[in-house]
Parts: sequence; C-alpha cells; structure tokens
Amino acid sequence: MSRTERLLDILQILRRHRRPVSGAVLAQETGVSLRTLYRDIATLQSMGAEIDGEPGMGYVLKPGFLLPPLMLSPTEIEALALGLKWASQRTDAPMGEAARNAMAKVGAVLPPELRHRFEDDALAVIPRWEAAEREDLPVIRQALGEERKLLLGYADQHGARSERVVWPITVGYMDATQILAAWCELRGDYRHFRVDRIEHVTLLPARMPRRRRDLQKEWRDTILQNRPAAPS
Amino acid sequence: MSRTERLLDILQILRRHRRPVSGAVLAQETGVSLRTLYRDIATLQSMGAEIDGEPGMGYVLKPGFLLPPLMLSPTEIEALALGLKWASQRTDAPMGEAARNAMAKVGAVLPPELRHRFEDDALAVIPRWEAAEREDLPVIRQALGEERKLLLGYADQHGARSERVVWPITVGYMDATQILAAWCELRGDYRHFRVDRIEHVTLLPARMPRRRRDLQKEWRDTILQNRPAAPS
DNA sequence: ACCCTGCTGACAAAAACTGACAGCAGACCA
DNA sequence: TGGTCTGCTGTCAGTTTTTGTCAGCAGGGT
Repeated sequence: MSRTERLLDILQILRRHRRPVSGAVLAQETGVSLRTLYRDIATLQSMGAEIDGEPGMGYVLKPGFLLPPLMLSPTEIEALALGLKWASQRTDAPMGEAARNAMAKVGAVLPPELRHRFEDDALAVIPRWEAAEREDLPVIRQALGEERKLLLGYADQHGARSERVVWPITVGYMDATQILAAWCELRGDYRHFRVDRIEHVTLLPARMPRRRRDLQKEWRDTILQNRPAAPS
Repeated sequence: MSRTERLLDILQILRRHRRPVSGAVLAQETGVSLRTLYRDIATLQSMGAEIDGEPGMGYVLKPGFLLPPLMLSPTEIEALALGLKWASQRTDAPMGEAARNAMAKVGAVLPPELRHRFEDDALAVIPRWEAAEREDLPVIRQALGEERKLLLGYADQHGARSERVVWPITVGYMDATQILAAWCELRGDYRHFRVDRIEHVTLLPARMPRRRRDLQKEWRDTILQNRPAAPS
C-alpha cells in the first residue's frame, strides 16, 4: 500500500464513522504506528481536509471528498467552468454557494493562462436567450451589432411565406429551437421567428430608429406583462 | 521542491512551449537528472497526462491540465454534477462531449456512496423551463400535477390588481425571473405571470378541460408562431 | 556514419518515511 | 487533585524510496 492510498483510506474510515475516531483505531486499521498516523493527519490537513481532533476526543472529518489528481482537457475545464457558473446562478442558495466555492477551489489551482480562460466573461452563462448557430447568423449578428434592420423571408408553420422588415433584438434558444426575437414593422409589434424557418436574410442599410438595448428591455417587459406593446 | 510540485512544473513547462521540448531541457529547468526526468514523465503518463515523445524529437504535451487534489464537500460535488449535466445537455456538441468526459473522469474516482449521489437522477438538469421555488409553489405544482385550475391574485407592473382563473402549463425561468405560463380564462389566451407578482394562489376543485400536455404543446407553438391562439 | 533524442536496467548514495520512545497538553470524571 | 483517554511534537536509528551515474539499446534525420 502506497502512502497516497493510505491517506485516502484514512479519509474513508473517517467518513464511515459517525462518531469521533481515535488515532489509535485509525493507526490499527491502516496498519501503521500512531506516530505515522499523526503525520498522515497533518498531511491530509495540509491538503485541505477538514479534520478536527482534540485531546480525549478523537478525530472527526467534516463531510467532503478528496478529489485525486485528474487530467482534464481545456474544453473539459471550460465545460466545468460553464456548468459551475450556471449552477452558481441558480436561486437555490445552498447549491449556488457550493458552486461558487467549487469554482474558487478549482480556480485557485489553475495556472494563469487557464485561469483566465476559466474566469473569462465570454464563458459566462449566456442568458436564457442564447446565441444560436446558423449559416446566416453572421448577417443577423452583424445587424444586431450595427443595430440595422433586416429583411427576412419567412415561412410560418403552415408554409405561408412572407417578407418582413424587422429590428433584431436577440437571438437565442427556447428548448432546442433557435429563435430570433425582433420588432416586426409589418405587424407593428414584437415577434419571434424560428431561425430554421427563415428562408433568407438580407442586411438593410437603414439603421433601427431605436437602440437595441432599449428594445430588448421593452421586449422582455412585454413578455413578462403577457401583452405586446407598441414602441413609444 | 517536492516531487508533486516538480511534476506540475514539468506540465507547465511543456504547456509553455509550442514546439517539442527535449528531456535535457526539462531536466535542466526542473533541476533534476535526465534519468529522473524520464521517471517523472513515466509517472505523469501513468496519471493520465498525454505526453508524446519520440527519439530525436522531444516531448509534446497534448493540451490539458492536471487538476491537483481538491477537497470538496458533498454539496460542492453535487454542484459539480449538476453543472456538468447542464453543460452536457447543451446543443453545442463539443462542449457537451467535454462535459460528459469530465463527468466520467470525476465519477470514476468517487467512492460508491458519493458516486451514487453524483449520478442521482434527482440531480438531472430540469428542462429550460425549470421548477421555480416559492412558498406557494407546492400549490401551483399540485395544480400542475392534478391538472386543476388555479385562482390567481395578480398585481401587474403598474400595481393593478386582478383575479384570474388559469390553467397552469408550466413553471420556469426566464433569465432570473420566475414565471408561470398558463391559459387565462379572463383573457381567453395564453399569458405569462411573474411568480413574484402573484399575491395569492388558490387551488380550485375544477379540473382543466384540456390535458396540460396538449396545452403545453400548443403554448409552445403559439410562442414560436409569434401570435397567441385560442384553444380549439 | 554521425548527431540528437527517448528509453531502461543496475547500483550506490541521498533523501524521505517509519516506529519506538519521551514528554507536553487538553478534556472529562471521580 | 489524580487518573484515564486522547492529541501532539521532537528525536533518532532503521527501513524504504528516490535520485544520479553509468551503460547500453533504439528511432529519426541528414
């Protein structure tokens, strides 16, 4: 048995007992002397294990697990970061707190170039309405960025085709469906367009008469008010 | 410098170079002999580091990071699990794949009692429209489960109060706002209600005249069609 | 063939770990 | 107060592991 295995054994023994365990019992179960056991405890504590021990009482391990060394690819680290960011933004306070703690622990051991990647805002959990991915999306994104109108060729559920001049607000997801939320000049109201039903898209030279940020705010408000509103 | 630190150093040196690095350079930079360097490489490889080395060429590290031992609480592990599950269900295939790989790696090193917790289905990522958390949500959930109508006391954005009899469809999130999507008898249409503006909620004995699943499908369709529709 | 490099085994020297022993200290109880 | 149970630390000889030196094999490129 290597020392590393023995350290993990000690943690497992502590985890198994609900009451304090004396050093003597731990030493006997791991087959080492008491002096070595004390050294092992000190090593585990220096590795971050929260083990409490007081004279006449024995050792108690705060619940936890020592995750051994793992080799992770950059993308796996990004997935970890993204997932933890998502979890930390839940309104479920204990879980969110735990996610933030886990993020801090992982972040503390990363080298600078990976830590930068870990904390990169571009990795922030995108709001519910997330970036879609489609071939003409560069054009849509350009319009979003430059706050210019778009001419859409659109086919609705029944195959009815129409042309719309719209002011794009955001592109995102609902479930697995990608949609464009926009102000539609034809309808004089906010509308959602499934990206996969957009047949073609043309960037128009005309700029949107209102800031996209303001439109987005109003759009969100109207969604939450259950009723579309005309732009003021 | 402990051996563990030296192993991590080697990885960082390899990560810093874009071309192969010879064993001699690594040995010199870490201050050990070439023979020891070879042993260290063998150790890192046995720990999962993907280091390629060929005669006359030098060593190349495939991108990755050796996450050193971390002490995580059970809740932190759950947060990790939840976040990775969320990431693995994204439609972004490379990220999802990475999340699944990371999950497999973490799961492989967990002891049985924690692995069970890690893989617990109750930790499954709830779909986009997730369970909200509010005191009267048990009543709302009961109505959802039993497909019964709800009487809502609601205050809108301007503080205007109203009473609505609704057929609840789902409860979930948009951004950080929790909303109830429902068919509203008062308006004869689908409506969204911010949960935090619901002043009170009463479970009615009457059952919804249509299945919630059908309503949900139609509600989604109307959202994506950009136009509310009356129930048929 | 020569050069550069990775790789492995053997073995003595160096370093780290272990157990036995001694002594200090805290908590609890009679 | 004394006794018991327990955690803690230092010292040192014995044990184990790691390291460096040396030798030799092998692959790739010129």
